Amino acid sequence: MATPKYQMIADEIRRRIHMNVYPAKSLIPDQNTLAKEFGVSRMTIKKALDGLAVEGLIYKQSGLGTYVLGDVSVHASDSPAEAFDGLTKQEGEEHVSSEVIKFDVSLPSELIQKKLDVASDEPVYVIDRLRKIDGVPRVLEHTIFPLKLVPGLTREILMGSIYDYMHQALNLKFGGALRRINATLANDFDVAHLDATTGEPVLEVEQVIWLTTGENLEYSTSRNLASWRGYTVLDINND
Amino acid sequence: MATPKYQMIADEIRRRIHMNVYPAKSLIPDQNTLAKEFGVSRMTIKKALDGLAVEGLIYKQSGLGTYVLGDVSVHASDSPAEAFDGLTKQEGEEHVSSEVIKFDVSLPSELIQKKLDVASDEPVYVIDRLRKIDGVPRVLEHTIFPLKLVPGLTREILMGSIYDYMHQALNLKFGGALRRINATLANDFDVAHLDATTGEPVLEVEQVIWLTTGENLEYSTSRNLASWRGYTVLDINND
DNA sequence: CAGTGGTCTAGACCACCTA
DNA sequence: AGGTGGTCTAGACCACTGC
Repeated sequence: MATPKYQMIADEIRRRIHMNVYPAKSLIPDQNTLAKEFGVSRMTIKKALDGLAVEGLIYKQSGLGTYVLGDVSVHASDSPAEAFDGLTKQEGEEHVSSEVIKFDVSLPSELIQKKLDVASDEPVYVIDRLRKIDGVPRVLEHTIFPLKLVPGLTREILMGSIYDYMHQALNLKFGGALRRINATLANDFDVAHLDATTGEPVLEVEQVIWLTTGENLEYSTSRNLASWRGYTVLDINND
Repeated sequence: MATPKYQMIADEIRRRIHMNVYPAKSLIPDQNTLAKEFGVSRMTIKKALDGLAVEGLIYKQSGLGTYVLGDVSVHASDSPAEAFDGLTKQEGEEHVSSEVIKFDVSLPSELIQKKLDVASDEPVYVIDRLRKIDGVPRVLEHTIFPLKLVPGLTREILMGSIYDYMHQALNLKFGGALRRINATLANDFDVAHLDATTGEPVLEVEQVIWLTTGENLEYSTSRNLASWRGYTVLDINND
């Protein structure tokens, strides 16, 4: 069984919604009918529909049926940023380049000890990178990793995608992230590297990323010129 | 059956994690053992664990077992904002008051027609409110609803919680929201009402909220003094 | 190899909605 | 009352992991 049945069924129903076989704001066939059509038990149909409901594509109501809500793109032309692919994946590898401003190993400050939950004698990488899109400076990233979680980091890797290195070479899996978004003003560092103007608004994203093991992998702050970049969040209500 | 078994089991396991009966970074008993303990089938245990995995509390790996990741609070002291409860729920009713700056009915601009997917002859409410926490101006909200979705709106309701009115009096259910967060500078309107200083950073949240029926209910922008408020996002990786 | 979680079934009962 | 989705079972087979 390459891909699970419920996944294939979900894909097919998603396709039908996009193709308007199941038009928006209409009811799709009930679970028993779908179970017969796909030659599968009702539980499997339900699991497929559950996934589509989490995506916000349909809404199920007991006693009534299953509505098509339509695509998220119905609600906005803008699609949300991918959560765990860095800039490189979002913009395409060929567009992104990185300038390494700082690449140090040090002992963690108290703030970092708290954010990453590491001991005071546990060395960490401290990295400042300027990320450019098509050669234009766009994002200033200040990143801290525990050294033991990211062994063998080099300047060469930093010039490309750190996330590719973590996923492919180190086989690390991201468990989740907690992000805080703030509005700030451009500081001297932004002016020097981002081509910002003093007093210009800057969107700052502060985040902690942890692994599926529960260990904290990264604490970082990234600064984006507001005129270029916002932060988009899609929120589906599940009650 | 008041609450489903899987829900009660999930609550119990969550309690055990908080109580350190299942300590962080350890394995919890396997699904068959739990099924026997709770006198329930394994599918039910799995559904309970699935829920906890979505919350980011545990991580399951086929062939290995189920790890405790610990609480999200392990990763940050700050908890994310509640998605669909307005300010009133977040801060507590007794702390929030609202000043209605504008309360109009008009025909939608082209932007609004597009954002709310309403016809040009479909009247909408246009509302500006200044929200105060403990009497201090904190948030400027500019909100637009289609009139037909929110009948009977009055100034009195606007002074309290619109969301309570929608949920309780109108029985509307939120399907989801798409939000975009931007960094901007305080404008004259902010200076006049928010006690902002010109040139101060302002966090702007622009959002579309839709109902479980797929209809768009609200388009709004809210402006927060950055010094007071950020926006927090929790992101659990599900692959 | 034994043990884990992932998937799937066929059928059952329930709560909810519309009529 | 009849139909909907929600829950639950007892058992089966699979893929993956570690020993």
